[in-house]
Amino acid sequence: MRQSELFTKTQKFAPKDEVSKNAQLLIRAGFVHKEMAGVYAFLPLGWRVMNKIMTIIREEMNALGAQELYLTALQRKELWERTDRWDDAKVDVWFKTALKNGTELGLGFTHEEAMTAMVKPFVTSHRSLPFSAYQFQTKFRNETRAKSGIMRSREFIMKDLYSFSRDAAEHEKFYEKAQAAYERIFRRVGIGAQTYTTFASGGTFSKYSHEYQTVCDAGEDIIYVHEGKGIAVNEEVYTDEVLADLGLSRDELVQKKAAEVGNVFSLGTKFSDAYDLTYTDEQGEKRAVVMGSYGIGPARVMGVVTELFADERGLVWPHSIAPFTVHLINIGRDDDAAQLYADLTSAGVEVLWDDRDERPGVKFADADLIGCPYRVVVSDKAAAAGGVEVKQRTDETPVTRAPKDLVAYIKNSRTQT
RNA sequence: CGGAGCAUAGUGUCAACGGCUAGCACGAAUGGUUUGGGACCAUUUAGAUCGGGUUCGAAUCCCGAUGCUCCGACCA
Repeated sequence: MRQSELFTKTQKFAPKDEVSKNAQLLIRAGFVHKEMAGVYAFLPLGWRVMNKIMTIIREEMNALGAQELYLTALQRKELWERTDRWDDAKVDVWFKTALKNGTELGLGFTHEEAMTAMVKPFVTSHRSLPFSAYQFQTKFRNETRAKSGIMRSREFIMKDLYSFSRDAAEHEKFYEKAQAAYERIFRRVGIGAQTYTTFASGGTFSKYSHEYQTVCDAGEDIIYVHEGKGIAVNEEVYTDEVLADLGLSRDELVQKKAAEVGNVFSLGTKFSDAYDLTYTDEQGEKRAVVMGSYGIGPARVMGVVTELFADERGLVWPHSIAPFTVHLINIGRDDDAAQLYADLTSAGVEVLWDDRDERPGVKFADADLIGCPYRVVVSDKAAAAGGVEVKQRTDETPVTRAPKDLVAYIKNSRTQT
């Protein structure tokens, strides 16, 4: 895309009422717009990043055999009364609204109820199972205190996956596959090294749930990390009993601040019981479906990536989720740049071309702020050196390459995540 | 939800004694000169969160509302 056509502009100063690093940089670079506290809109650059993250998640969900669908944000009161989660005293994050005729509705903060109720007519015999379904859906949570920029919002997209199995063993198998998928997702978006599978409190039906916690100062959770095993324990279950159960001892664990980017839960038959979600097994016996739920917040992933990798000059995107792979800058030589832009684009490389009539310093500063993995400079100086300059965002010095070698160079030179 | 702080152009501002035309920078616009790390000159643009009150006079003092931020509580 030509930067002259991008309607957003970068800003030199961050709004003074934003303190969190992710909000400051994302707003300055034009990735997000703050609508109100805890409610952020995603602008073209930010939405591209979100889509990259969601695509990776989608690929891994599909690889699990999960089927994508789209439930509703508006939900009936009765749906929630079945599980006793309508009462504001029980759930304090509700946003509620009403129809013109007075019928109360809730704006979904999660979708276990809706999903369970929806699948009921489709689940009849053991032949209906197992299956899993997921969605990217806007969740509404009336947080008493929004904070940390896009890390804790009141309206946010969540990928939520729900699994339906015949029994505990079958569920366990899927659960483990889902865990592996989660680990792949966090590796692919570039935060694998900082993200730990973390034991957290389970529910009625399982000893533990698992959270995916990314070590990060902007996080809200305290976890105890075992570096060697690559796992962690959430503060909420950091007891001698749990440690003994997991075969860990306090002296090999390090306390860290972390942000929860995902979680996986075994639900047992809690929701199937509430909705009488049953099937007939091979013996003709009615049995309750065993469920699991699995969430990831793409925006929180984006926030964590920002917090983790940004430097004093601006954002730093991993290749896999960068809004564009190449930020092309030309100093003069418009025709050469146009040709290179066309060549790269037709070779399948995503290019943001700064074709504006700006001084070099402005273009460099913007490229650093926006944080695409590669910066390519077309100029007299580079031409005299025999080509164009290429520099990765995290490198200090550029190299010169012939334009025709660029695509291969980009494919083979990834030192960044 | 408890506590604290803040609120001046699109953005920033530890700019402004209760008093003269609300200053400066960035941005934006026009023209010109520029072109390897946020250029320069000229001209221009645009502002007191809202509602009350005190006062001859309020951006400035008081009260209330609203919004935002931070700390805490909360956080399938």
